[in-house]
Amino acid sequence: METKQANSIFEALSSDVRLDLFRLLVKYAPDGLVAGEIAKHLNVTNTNLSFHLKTLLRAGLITMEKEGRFLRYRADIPVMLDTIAYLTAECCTGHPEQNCTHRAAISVSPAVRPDRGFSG
Amino acid sequence: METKQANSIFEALSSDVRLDLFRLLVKYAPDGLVAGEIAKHLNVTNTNLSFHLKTLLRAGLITMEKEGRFLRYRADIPVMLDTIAYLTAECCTGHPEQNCTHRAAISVSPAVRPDRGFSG
DNA sequence: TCCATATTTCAATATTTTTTGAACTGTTTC
DNA sequence: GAAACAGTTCAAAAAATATTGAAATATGGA
Repeated sequence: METKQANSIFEALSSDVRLDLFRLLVKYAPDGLVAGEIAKHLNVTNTNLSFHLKTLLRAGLITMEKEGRFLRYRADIPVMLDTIAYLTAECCTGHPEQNCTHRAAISVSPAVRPDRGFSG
Repeated sequence: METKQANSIFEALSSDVRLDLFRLLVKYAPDGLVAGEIAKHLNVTNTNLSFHLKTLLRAGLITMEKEGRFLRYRADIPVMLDTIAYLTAECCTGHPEQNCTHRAAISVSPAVRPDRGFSG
């Protein structure tokens, strides 16, 4: 994952509304929710929800699909996993002579995302 | 991990300077770096570095230790792991009848943090 | 004690992000 | 095709965050 993308993802998760929103979509993965359902869960106006959805969408953390007159949103779990990998990838590599006791703590399983390269 | 803390952590990671800064400290874990060393790695003024260090410190993502006239900063790896667990904990639980193909992808190993409770 | 070093705090400014209400687009139903 | 519905876009105001330079604190060494 590129620095720029990781940055925009953490920026996207930096608002309380959007963190709640993203976690809601993670919870309702893999089917996701339509905008109206999301609005019922979170206490925000439609306009504001739309703004935050767009922010998450631009960051690439969620996807959108048209469904009649509804719009369905889903968390992009592989992107989330890549972001976690980005954060943890270089753990303790600053001192190559020491070995890192954290390295094994996070494993991003290749089985889930066979089509992507892993940095961990 | 509480919602409020997770929120402040993602807010802390939402600036490009702070994301670079935190990843630098993850890289130089577990020894960390003193402020002056950090300044050499990142291209920011002392004042600004201080501001961003304080933000990460308040969020609990890094720790600070006095060392003579230096201040040593370290990434708090367990807090980072808790945050990752917070983000991923409820994955796919919205549909209990379906089983979650992502659940196994992230494992936060208890061996690394025997003194804390795990939400994952 | 005086000076240099390491780093922080303060106050002002600049920039970015969030929120709001009103108006708009597209879809379904009658 | 008109009405109702789902959701978005727009523009303005409000709020939060980042950056800067100058001044302050605190340590270590001559």
